[in-house]
Amino acid sequence: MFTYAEENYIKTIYHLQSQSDKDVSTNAIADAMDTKPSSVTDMVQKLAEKKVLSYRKYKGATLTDQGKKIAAGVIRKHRLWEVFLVDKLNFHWDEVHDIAEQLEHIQSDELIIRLNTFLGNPDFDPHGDPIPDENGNFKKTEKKLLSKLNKGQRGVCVGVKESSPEFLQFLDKKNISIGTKINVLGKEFFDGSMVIEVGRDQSFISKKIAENLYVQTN
Amino acid sequence: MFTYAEENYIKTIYHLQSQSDKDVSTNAIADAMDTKPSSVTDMVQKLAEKKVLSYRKYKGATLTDQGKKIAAGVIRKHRLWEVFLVDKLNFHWDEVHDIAEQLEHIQSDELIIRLNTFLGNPDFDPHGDPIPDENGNFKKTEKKLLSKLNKGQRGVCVGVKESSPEFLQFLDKKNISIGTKINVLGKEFFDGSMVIEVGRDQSFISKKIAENLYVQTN
DNA sequence: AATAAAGTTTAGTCAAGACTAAATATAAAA
DNA sequence: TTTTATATTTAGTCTTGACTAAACTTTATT
Repeated sequence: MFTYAEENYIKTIYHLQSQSDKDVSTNAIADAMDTKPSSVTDMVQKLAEKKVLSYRKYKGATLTDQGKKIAAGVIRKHRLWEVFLVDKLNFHWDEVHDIAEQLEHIQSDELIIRLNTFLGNPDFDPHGDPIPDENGNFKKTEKKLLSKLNKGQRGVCVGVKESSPEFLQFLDKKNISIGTKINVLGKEFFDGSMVIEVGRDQSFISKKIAENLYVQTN
Repeated sequence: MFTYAEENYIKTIYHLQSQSDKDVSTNAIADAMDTKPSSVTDMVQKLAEKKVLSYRKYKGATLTDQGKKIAAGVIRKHRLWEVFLVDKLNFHWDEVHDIAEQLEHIQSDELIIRLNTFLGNPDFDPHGDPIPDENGNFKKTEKKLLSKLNKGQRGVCVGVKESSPEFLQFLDKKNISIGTKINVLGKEFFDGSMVIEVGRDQSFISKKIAENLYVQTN
């Protein structure tokens, strides 16, 4: 078993490494966890001994397969609890993170099995992030154009088709960037324009915009 | 705020002091928490500084009003989570204690408010123990031990004094659970054993069993 | 290539919460 | 009431996970 602190490190490293693919640096971890680099070094060395990650001095860390599995388990718990909080307790999706951060460390396999069933085997959390399965596998999803989505569908912005400064500046103004979650509130059949939810804001976007934005559903 | 460990001490002391009314001894706490007396002394002194309890060397500890309120809060959380586990996740009443032991430390007032509503404002946990309200007040109930009943008296099972899995499983075997109607068909003066009617069945139960089962008569 | 800057690690501390062993206080027994 | 047993506390140690300050590596700059 792993401690609360260890689980948090593993989870953070997982997220960081899935963002860039390179070895995760000490400073990046320290930043993400709001702690000091020296503390990170200590913990990373300990986790390396436990075979959770591989680590070379000054070079950074990468999770082993075992480490990834542990991370996926914690993320699974986190996201299932978020679904519970939103679907069952009627929390708003921006209120659940801190509570799920605590709940994700509750130790009981049976609890998670039953919670999952109770929630109806959800595939995504309230933010649209995928919930890994019991074996730690994330459902692979391919990106598609935002314009392909219909009313009610959600997606995460994963790229742009056109990358002109004008377009990117437009996206900035709308607070859309890589990783931004988009919820299609409405779609006009006639001209392909959409009303989307980005964070707390709603935006009207034209078909042309929607045809230049890649999103990942599922 | 109080740490996980502090909350556990406070809760344990609360339970011990509600059992005997006298100052709670260091050894009693150590026993109940499966720890060493010296560790208890340390913690009790720390909690005394925090005004959670009053403590005199070699004399024992008693919770202050503030301490009792904290204890009630933890107990409230514990019991609400037990209701959740049994009512919503279909756990059996002898499986929920360890999980609730973890969940009771989750920090979020709003969570508990919503959980309570979600569960329909329950007054009792799956073992029949009362759930204190938001202000830490326990609802008083006139339950008595089954062993106090005499031949011919009837009662409804409302709780258990001991809630070990072994005892709960024994009760299951006898088809006794919260809400079960019990009719005392006979009582042996000599050893306190009883013959009771449960549904259509008759059971013979020893004094020890009868002394760990709460019933409500009326 | 030499030096400065940034990033990382090491060494030494600290607090929480546990422990052991020894000292001390209270309770029970002679 | 003295002695013995039991309960409790103190002193000192350990582990976890954090920290600071100093040393050391790597990367960037001139």
